Amino acid sequence: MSFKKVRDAHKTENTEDYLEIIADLLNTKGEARIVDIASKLDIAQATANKTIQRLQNQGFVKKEPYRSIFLTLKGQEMASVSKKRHIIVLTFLKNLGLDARTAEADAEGLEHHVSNKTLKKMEQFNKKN
Amino acid sequence: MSFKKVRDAHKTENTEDYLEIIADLLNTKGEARIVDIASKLDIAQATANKTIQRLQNQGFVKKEPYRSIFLTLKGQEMASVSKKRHIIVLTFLKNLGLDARTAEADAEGLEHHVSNKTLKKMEQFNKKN
DNA sequence: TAAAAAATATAGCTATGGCTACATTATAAT
DNA sequence: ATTATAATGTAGCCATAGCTATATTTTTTA
Repeated sequence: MSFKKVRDAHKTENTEDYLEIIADLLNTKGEARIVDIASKLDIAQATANKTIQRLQNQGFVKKEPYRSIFLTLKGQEMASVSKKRHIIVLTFLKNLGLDARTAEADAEGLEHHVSNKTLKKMEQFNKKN
Repeated sequence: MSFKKVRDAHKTENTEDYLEIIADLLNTKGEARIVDIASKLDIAQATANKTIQRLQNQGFVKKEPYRSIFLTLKGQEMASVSKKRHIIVLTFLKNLGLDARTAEADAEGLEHHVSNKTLKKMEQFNKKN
């Protein structure tokens, strides 16, 4: 059975969401702050803060106290992979016939659980449509 | 954003896995025991035991100490919905062109994050293929 | 039927990710 | 420049899901 893989995916899932959001904020706003992350994830700032500390300990992110957040190389790589996956899944769902809202919402949950093989099939499907 | 929905899905995800497995064991073996659940999920028996206690407190399951596990009505309903979803997603992945192993593995992770709208699109796709 | 093995239960530990309440620092406004 | 506000940080709580080690009960086997 493959439950173990699903559990492993869960461990990185939250990390991936944070890194994607941070990369996004850096691109659009020029800086990534705890407030914005908390707001995007719809969680308390204290929770975001705690997780950012974990991400820093794990080497995905760096920051000075009371300052904004940056991605390390490791963090950038993970964010980039996540983003690519996200776009493929999102496009796939739209091509399946789903409205943009639903496609976005479902992509958020699905992207962390799609194997590379399935991702390739989705890409093929996207090209045909 | 829809991260909140994804988090909600996570809360029920483990429950759904347990209920599906228990329903399966009841169908095939006639009874569901901690050992078998732990083995299917590839976790320690103590962990399975603890979760079964939670499921009992939440009214999904009932059991006597040192005896096997049964589903309550509530548990049966949830298991049945989960199973249907699982089959739709699994069939969909196979129809997408994936081998049985990958389809099974990915279905395990994806099934908990597919909205009803997406599920319907998958069903439509399945009918056409 | 008594002893060995298997299954279940409990205790106590870890990490994660939520929360609120409160403290501290930075920034904005008067 | 002081004060008010906003952002960040810390403390301490809860629930979940893992684990190992150990106890207890049931089942099997000799």
